[in-house]
Amino acid sequence: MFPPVDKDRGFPERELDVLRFWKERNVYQQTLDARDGAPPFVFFEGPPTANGMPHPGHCLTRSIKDLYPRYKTMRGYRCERKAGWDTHGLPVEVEVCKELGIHSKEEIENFGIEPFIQKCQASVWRYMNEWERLTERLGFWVDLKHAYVTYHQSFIESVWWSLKNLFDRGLLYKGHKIVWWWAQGGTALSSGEVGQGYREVADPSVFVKFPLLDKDGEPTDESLLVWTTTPWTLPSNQFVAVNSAIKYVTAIDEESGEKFVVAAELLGTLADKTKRKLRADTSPVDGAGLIGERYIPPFECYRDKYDTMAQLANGGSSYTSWRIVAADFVTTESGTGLVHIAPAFGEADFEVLEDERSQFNNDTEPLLLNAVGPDGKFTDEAPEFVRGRWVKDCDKDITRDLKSRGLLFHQEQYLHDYPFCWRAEEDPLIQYPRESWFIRTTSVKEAMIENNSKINWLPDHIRDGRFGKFLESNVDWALSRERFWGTPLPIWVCNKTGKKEAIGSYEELLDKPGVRGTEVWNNSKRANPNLVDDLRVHKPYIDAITYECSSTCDCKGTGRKERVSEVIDCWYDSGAMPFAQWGYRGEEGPSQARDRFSSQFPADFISEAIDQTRGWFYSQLAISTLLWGKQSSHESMLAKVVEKVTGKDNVVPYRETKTVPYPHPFKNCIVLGLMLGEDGQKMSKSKRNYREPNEIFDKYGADALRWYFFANQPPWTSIRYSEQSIKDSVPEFLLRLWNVYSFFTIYANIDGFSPVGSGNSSSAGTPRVPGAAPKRLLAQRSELDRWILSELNRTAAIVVERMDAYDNFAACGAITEFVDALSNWYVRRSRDRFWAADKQSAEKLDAYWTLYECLTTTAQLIAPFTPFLAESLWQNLVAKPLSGGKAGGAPESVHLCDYPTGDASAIDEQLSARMNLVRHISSLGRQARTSASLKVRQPLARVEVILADNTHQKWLEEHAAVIAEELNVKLVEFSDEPDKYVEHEVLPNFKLLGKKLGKLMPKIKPALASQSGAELLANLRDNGKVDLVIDGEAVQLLPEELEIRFKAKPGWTAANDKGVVVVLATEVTPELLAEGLARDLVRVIQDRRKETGCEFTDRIEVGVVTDSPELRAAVEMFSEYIAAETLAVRVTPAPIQGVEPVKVTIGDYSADVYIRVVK
RNA sequence: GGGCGCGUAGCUCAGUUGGUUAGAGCGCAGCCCUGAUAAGGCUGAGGUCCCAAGUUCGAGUCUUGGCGCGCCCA
Repeated sequence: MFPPVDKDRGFPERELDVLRFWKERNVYQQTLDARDGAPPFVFFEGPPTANGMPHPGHCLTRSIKDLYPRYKTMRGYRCERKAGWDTHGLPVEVEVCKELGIHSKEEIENFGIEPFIQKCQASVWRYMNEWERLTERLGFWVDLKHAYVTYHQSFIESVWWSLKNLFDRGLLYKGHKIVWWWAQGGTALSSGEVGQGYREVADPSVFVKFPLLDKDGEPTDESLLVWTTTPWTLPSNQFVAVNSAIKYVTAIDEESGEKFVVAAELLGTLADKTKRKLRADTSPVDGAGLIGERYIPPFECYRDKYDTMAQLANGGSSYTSWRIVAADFVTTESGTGLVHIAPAFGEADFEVLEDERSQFNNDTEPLLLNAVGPDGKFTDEAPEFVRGRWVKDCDKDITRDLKSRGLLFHQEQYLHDYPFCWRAEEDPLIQYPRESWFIRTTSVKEAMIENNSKINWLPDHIRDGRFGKFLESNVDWALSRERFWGTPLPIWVCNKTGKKEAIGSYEELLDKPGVRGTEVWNNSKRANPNLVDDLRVHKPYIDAITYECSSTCDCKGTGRKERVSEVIDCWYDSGAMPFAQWGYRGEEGPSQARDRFSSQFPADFISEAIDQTRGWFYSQLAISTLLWGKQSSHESMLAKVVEKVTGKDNVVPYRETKTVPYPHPFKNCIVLGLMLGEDGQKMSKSKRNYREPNEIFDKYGADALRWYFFANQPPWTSIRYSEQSIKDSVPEFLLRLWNVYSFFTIYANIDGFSPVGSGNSSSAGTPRVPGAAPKRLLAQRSELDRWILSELNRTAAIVVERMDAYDNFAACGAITEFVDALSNWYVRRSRDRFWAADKQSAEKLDAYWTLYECLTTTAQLIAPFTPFLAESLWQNLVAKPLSGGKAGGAPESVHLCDYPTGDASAIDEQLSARMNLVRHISSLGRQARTSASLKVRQPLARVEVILADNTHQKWLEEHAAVIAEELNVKLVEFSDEPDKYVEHEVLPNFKLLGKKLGKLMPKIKPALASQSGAELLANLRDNGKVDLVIDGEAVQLLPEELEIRFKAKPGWTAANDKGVVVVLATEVTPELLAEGLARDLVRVIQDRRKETGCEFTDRIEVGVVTDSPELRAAVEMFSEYIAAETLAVRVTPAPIQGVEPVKVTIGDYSADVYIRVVK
């Protein structure tokens, strides 16, 4: 017996049963154990942050992350799934600050770093319960018990190991970064914060004269005309930039006689704007010709100190500052075509300086000129009249000073967007250089690009599109953060000489000579034994630890090493997870970590949404390429230097890691589209434009949500959250399949069908359920059975092919199509067999076996997609009836099965095509009935079927009974007189003829249409070609170059499509009418049976009382038929005593119907 | 302002190397079927394939330029 179908329970309730079952039987672990020793399929979990509530977007990523590992496990791989949590970073600090009611860094310091980071650590787990519950409820199988956590000591030490590796190879360095700086608050703002604060403001806009110098350094009578909207940056001017490709002229002011260099194109605009008479005094020259010219900066403050020559790397020498340099970003859209460069106050400006520096020898390169302090006030290096004042307040005085010295050419107001601090609206931000630690990613740029090119991105435009473009514009990774809650940067600096050293583990640190400061942690721990041990490698405890320098330090061992204050970008944490999740610290490190890492690297599969392009996707690729990619250009350079100095060949700098063939650290990556709210906007809590995941689970279930994600669109399209669509996936797919299962169970139990039996040995088409034994082999079964099993295996083959290509959307499409065929054709066409009286007839058993095989295999097919439904089916169809896992040898869970891959020998493409044709003809017949308003219950005499292609005609003729039954007609004829019903249309095959005929193409179709289809056909039949003359040119058309279509002639009740016409005989004779009435009556009686609560097997007696002679005649004529259909022992034309009749309308007639159960 | 992606039916989306009748599901309207039944089936209406120009015998598809939306970055 199969367990009866529980009609009262919904999908969500059954899912909870399944969850309990998985937990009790430890099924996830079993699936792993079952693949012990199997080839690995490596999955990396991109760590979410658990300090916010999970929303439907997270359900999407977690669903797709579950799908492929489940699939690959069933395909025979061992797929470990280690969960992970991202726990560091500013968002955590901000949450804690909110809680404490504080904002600035200073306030945090006043509160105390120690209690602050303790609060951060606790805050990280605030929503952990919700996350774990969601993960479980969604059916995401992942090892939460052994999750990696980025603040754990082993993780941090692993990160340290990697940073030490980079540092020792010269790939981690300290430099400057231009940031948006909130001077009053003393902190840098993230790009997100800056973006929030843009406002339109009017700033002064000044055109300033920079007098040119001649070759001897003497002033000339020409000036560079330079434009800026930030006069306060002028004292820190260092260069003037031109675009080498733009034309410049020397212009002369006809009134004053002054000469200016400006972009030729802007001369007119400038003259209009300033109402001066300017004319070109020279013919235009390329900007390239100006490069290297020197000028007098607008302020003298640095001039006496830095107006010096220095050695160039290539041998010559050059002035360090106040020269014209080339920059591509210079345009003629505004200004003068000459741009004032103050590298301290603009990212582009700073890059100019970096470029310049690279041309000088290291020790003589230009310094950064910066007359402004971090407080936003001018320093003592600035001109006296602005010293100590807030820079923005000085714009006017600076302009006035320039004017008084005759250097101001023009002045105006300029309206533009400028960022202000989002926490202090009146404070404008300034761009400002901060010291920062960088990873020299630019030195592995080519390697990253090569590595990227080997990754299988889905969709593939990510590779050369968003991600590829991003790599092309790579800049060094600004790693450090002047914050508190993060992985401390493991660099210790000599307090005497500034000599730096990287530390690769806590142990290494404690092993240093003369270590001090460990008591800070120890005391805290003693005072509070509950303190989480991992915190000892965090601020402030780690900062307290110092040690003695060794004799190899520049201080000769007289100084002490102290840690730098910064923590690192938490993106580095996430990008380090491929090795840090195991605590890997190199080949010399812990051996267990080494083994885990080597077997789980690189990943076969990862997936996140597209917003991770510059996040996790990049951080992983960059770190992996740095550690295991080809040698960086910087290292090669160092190697050459060392070689030069030492004279040794093949010198390679320190490098602890081996190279690993690309791609790594991941091979396949599904980039999910962003999930939008119900209104198409970004999902946000405040807008309430989505439902809580739990509501969805309770209402529709996790399978409904998962199927909606997998089957509704390719995963990379951005997906508009739609509760309706989730709801729809229930009847569209889940319920339809469930109904088939329910049908099977009801009748299998009535007939006592059991999959356990003394049946045949396994063979093609027999079930993949160990312990089940079918009666007959595939070849012995009916065509319908062979057809659906062919479809089943074909579907499995398609699904496997698509899933191996990470195309779940197409895979789901194939499954949906199969379930439709199973439900709407196989089951419907097999009903008679299921209802046959002889319980043991071979045909009946075949039907059960076939449907059983379809259902159990479908359960396996859908297992990775909708794991709950699959499990319910499996439990009820296999595990329970076969007492799974014990007697029968059938796996106790569907997830322990091997995935069906489709048995090629069971696939019959021809049968599939033929059955499709039958379905198509039936559909057309129904269409014809509809257009003639002849309902299917009314039998008709015959249909005529006309086929354009008679390949399958003979087969169809043998199967005419099926069509006759579907269409309720007495006779199906395949007409040999098509001309009677259809007219032909001969069309050109554009694809073939287009190449052959070219320009004549448009005339072919009308030429063919001008002749009768029948003639053309005859022509084609007799001569094997059609001859046409187009524009006097003879054209021969071969049969394959023509397409023959036909349609029903008017006057027939017919439907046509795709080379098939079905013509209906519409005449209704009295006999046919009577039969129709009988069928109507059957339906009425069946309804009545159901209403009165008859069991499927109850026998009844029926009375039909009517005034209509037609109806009486019909009852009389078809009483046997009616009795058989309705399980009636007799059908009489008289009332039945003691039974309330029901008044019914049958056709055009009314009647009283009595039914009574016969005991 | 730049990069990337998207724009097809009321909604959500498919649409092969360019080929002349642009599809599906939902929704809507009508009908049918009914012992799987709080299911199922059929039919219909509904399209300027965002706009414009170009390439081509032929463009939803390719090119260019707009417009709109989204994401990422300035």
